[in-house]
Amino acid sequence: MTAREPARRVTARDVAAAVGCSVSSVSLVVSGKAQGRVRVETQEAIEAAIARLGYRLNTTASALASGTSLGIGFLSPDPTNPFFSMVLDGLGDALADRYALSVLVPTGGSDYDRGTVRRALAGDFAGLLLASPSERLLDDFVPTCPTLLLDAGGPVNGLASVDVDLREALAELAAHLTGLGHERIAYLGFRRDKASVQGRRHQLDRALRQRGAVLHPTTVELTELTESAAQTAFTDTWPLWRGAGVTAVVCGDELFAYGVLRSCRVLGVGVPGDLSVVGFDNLPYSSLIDPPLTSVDLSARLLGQTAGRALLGLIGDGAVPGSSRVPARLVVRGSTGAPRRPTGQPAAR
Amino acid sequence: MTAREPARRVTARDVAAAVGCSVSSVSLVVSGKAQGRVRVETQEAIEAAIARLGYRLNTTASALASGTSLGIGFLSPDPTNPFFSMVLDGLGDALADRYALSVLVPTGGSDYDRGTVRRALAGDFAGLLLASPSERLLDDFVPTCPTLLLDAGGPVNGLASVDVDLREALAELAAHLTGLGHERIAYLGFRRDKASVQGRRHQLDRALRQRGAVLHPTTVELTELTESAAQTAFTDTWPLWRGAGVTAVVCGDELFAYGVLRSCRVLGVGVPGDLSVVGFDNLPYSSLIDPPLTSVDLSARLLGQTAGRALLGLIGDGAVPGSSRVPARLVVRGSTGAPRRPTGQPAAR
DNA sequence: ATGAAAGCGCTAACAA
DNA sequence: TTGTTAGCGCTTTCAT
Repeated sequence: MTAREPARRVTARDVAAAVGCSVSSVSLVVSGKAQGRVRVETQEAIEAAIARLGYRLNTTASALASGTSLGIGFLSPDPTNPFFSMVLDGLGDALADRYALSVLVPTGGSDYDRGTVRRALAGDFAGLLLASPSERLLDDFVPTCPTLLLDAGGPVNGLASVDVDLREALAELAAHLTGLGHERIAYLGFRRDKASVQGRRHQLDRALRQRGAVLHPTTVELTELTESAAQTAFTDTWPLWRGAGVTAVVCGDELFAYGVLRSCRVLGVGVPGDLSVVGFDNLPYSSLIDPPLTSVDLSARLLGQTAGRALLGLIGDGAVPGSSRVPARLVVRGSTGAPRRPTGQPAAR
Repeated sequence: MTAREPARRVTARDVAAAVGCSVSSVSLVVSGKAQGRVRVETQEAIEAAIARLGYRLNTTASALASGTSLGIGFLSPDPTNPFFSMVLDGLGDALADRYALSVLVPTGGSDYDRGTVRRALAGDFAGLLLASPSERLLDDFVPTCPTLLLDAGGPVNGLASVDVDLREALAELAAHLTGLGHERIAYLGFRRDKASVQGRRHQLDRALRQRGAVLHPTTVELTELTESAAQTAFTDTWPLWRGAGVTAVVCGDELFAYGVLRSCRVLGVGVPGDLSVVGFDNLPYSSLIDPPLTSVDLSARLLGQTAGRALLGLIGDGAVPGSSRVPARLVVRGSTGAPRRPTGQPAAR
């Protein structure tokens, strides 16, 4: 009567013993490097034994011996935010079959900080992706593995980055709004020491100026990325903006736009008759709310895919892919239209 | 002139050499087991050297030597779906400080299959979480590490599970609808060989029967989890349902409810006057759409937290926590109300 | 074509 | 309290 051991996992040595070959041969077969180095018959015998014994490569040991890791770390301010979910999805598309995607969830708080990054650095990843990092975080960041920035507003500290190219979309937006007869436009954004976030307002401002419109100097900057914060802020600020002849408001985040729309409903402000509203992200829900939201689509999934490929390059040959840009595009929906009381020329329609 | 080597990573041996102690002591200090086994002065010297040299534990080697893994695998049909994002977030809450959360992205396709699971099993995880698995998948699933099911409709194959308890919420829903005067209610759901999904309709049916209402026999079952599929299906089926006196429709997924609402808008069906609409999930956007959606909140985040703790237990002491249930709760909003033409007693209000 | 052997960096007995 | 030692399972020379 043999004592049943607690199901020891099958190792390459077991396979080798069963076949009557060495572990080296097993290793070669498993890693697909057997071509011309292991006799075909031996290969077949090994493969048969693997199937029969139920052998699975111990990835930990493999990683240690070969000095290569198998994980990619993904850091984002909020895994719950659809934008980052979609980036993650695209990322998985590009590299999930070769690497394990580790999502680092920020420990308490609305954004990830040095502590979270430290945890990530302890993870021995093959590569690291920092999504929408704050500038302050990057200041003293020292990479310990190929690291790529996403939506950081451009390369920082010599780290490659993948970003959204807003130029065309914002030019389109400016043309769209001014074409409808809007001349005074307000901005309600996110207060963050992030170049990517600040860039939105600046680039919009420039695009508008080129078309003779102007961004109202009173820009609301929220510190909390929620719909209700935006609703409150808009309710407070709207009298000022209305008094200044503002007929359109652009929101630096889609959630803010939702809040503004709700506030409009409560205040009885007609959208788009009294006010046109524009968001940033084009979440899947923006076509469902009422009125459907005009939005700048940040191409989150494509962004993730692009980042995945770039990271693959970084890890593979260490070739720094510089920084790539994925174009955003404007999606026009019912929340924008001609202002009811155009200040300049009368609106068509 | 010394040749600059390519920045070899600092190892425990380097630290030991710098301090003049053995690697064992370093290991003990790093793993926090030095209490009473290493002299305090030595500990301090080691810590100083670690900081000075920038030593970081090689988690791969550590895992190999100690035989413990550091990763938790998370499998979900669609990482983009807010429900699973929120589950993941809760999961991270419970165990991100001790484990690395690996998200396995399904390779092409709307749900994860054996191939994805195989990849997961190759990952040498300390634990595995399968969210909303299909039954067919579980049929021949052989766990290789502590595995927990989430939203599987109960334990399967001896695997522990964490589930949503719908009973109370559905009883409330039945009371809510019948109380408003609804007697004929339709169901539009997701076709999946998943107990958790099928259970929704069955339990609702039972709850309604207890209150004298009835689920219309024509149940629409979609195979695609999108808003537009629901819109099309509802547009096709509404004449039939209306003819049968249906005054409320319950949707097995929130996205479906969005599609139904849109269809109603197009068809000119008044919500909730002509038709009350109910969803499942209570996504954050459901309070923003028009009219705001009444929904059964599945407590996704709490579900994730509960699962995280259960998995911790499974990994830790191997104690199978059986299966736990997290109660859902009904959130009533504007999309439900008294039917305009009550078939039975006249509705109040 | 094949296998013996030397690590990868760490942990955990065990000896001192 | 400390150091020595033997692995963990695999990869990778390097002989044969």
